[in-house]
Amino acid sequence: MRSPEELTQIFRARGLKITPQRQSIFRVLHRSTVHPTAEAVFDTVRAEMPSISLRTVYQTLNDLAAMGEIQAIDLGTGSARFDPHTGPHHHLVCEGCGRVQDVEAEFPGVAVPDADAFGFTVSTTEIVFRGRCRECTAADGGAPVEDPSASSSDNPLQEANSA
Amino acid sequence: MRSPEELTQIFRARGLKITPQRQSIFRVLHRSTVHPTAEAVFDTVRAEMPSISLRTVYQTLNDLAAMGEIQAIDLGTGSARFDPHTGPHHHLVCEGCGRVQDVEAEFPGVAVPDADAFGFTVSTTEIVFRGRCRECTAADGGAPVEDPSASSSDNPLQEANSA
DNA sequence: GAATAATCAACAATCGTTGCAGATCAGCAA
DNA sequence: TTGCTGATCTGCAACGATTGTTGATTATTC
Repeated sequence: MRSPEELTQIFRARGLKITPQRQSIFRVLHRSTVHPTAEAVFDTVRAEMPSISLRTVYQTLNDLAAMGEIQAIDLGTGSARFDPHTGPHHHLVCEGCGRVQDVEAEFPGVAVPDADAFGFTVSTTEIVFRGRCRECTAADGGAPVEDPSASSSDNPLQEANSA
Repeated sequence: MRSPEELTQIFRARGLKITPQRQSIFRVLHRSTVHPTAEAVFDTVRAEMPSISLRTVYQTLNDLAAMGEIQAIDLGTGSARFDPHTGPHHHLVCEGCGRVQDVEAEFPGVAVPDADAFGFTVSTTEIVFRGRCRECTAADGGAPVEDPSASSSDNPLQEANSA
């Protein structure tokens, strides 16, 4: 993830205007250690700019994704998530709380056995590991985690665990 | 995918009634070589039973998914798809037309490097290969494929290619 | 044949996301 | 500094996929 300053330069270079809304979104993304949803970004930005609209957040996130600065990912958790990490990597998804974590490893052996026979041209390979994070596993002992939006953290942009 | 007869037995064993609607859906799923959306199943069933409602199709698909006879998958193509193949396998997704194909291979080397360190318990590993199918690659030469719902086949349950 | 599950129809509602129209503002030139 | 102008922002309406509801009707099963 580039710094807010770098993103500002990139926007400027493209003739896009630098608005406080955009700068705030840049900062929030830069600080984020998870893969926030648009809603999560919205909530955080709103803390310092109550007038911002969800529409603007979507707009800016889509702009950033279009220019390859972030990556929009759909992991079947209901809403799209925006990944500040644009390099090749994979994901770990908690089925309890919906949290998404990057997996940096590369898996060179993974390829479609008969891609040519299918006439299929593979451009990307995504691996999604699903399971339960530490907190949700712990919670399983007591009350099951039912609401995926219910995180033990108040901050939608930080991990619930402080690791 | 079990045969319509087997599914009928299973439903009966659970005390569920065997209706013409359900049987028709069983047959359609059994015949399907792709991963149909609810809408696609609906369209096909409607050909032989014009009075069926989309609601009933969703209901039955969800019932089947709940009892593990089919698998609901979300591959980011806009709507859920229902996979009659419930064993471990992976997917090939065409970014042009949205078609989904099974990949039977197993990849034993694929595991999260530090799952334990994360405190993460991995239950499933899904690999999604994205790219373009033969038809969409061919179409790329001429007019780009813009509408994911526009398949070259009239039958939403069969592959566009006759392989 | 009775009991009751399943279906249908017609909506309304949900959720994430996008389209639109009008108000506002960033950036530039004078 | 001021004024201009198109880019941007906002608020709301609308979308598509899916689910809930309700009441009437149908049909499976015993």
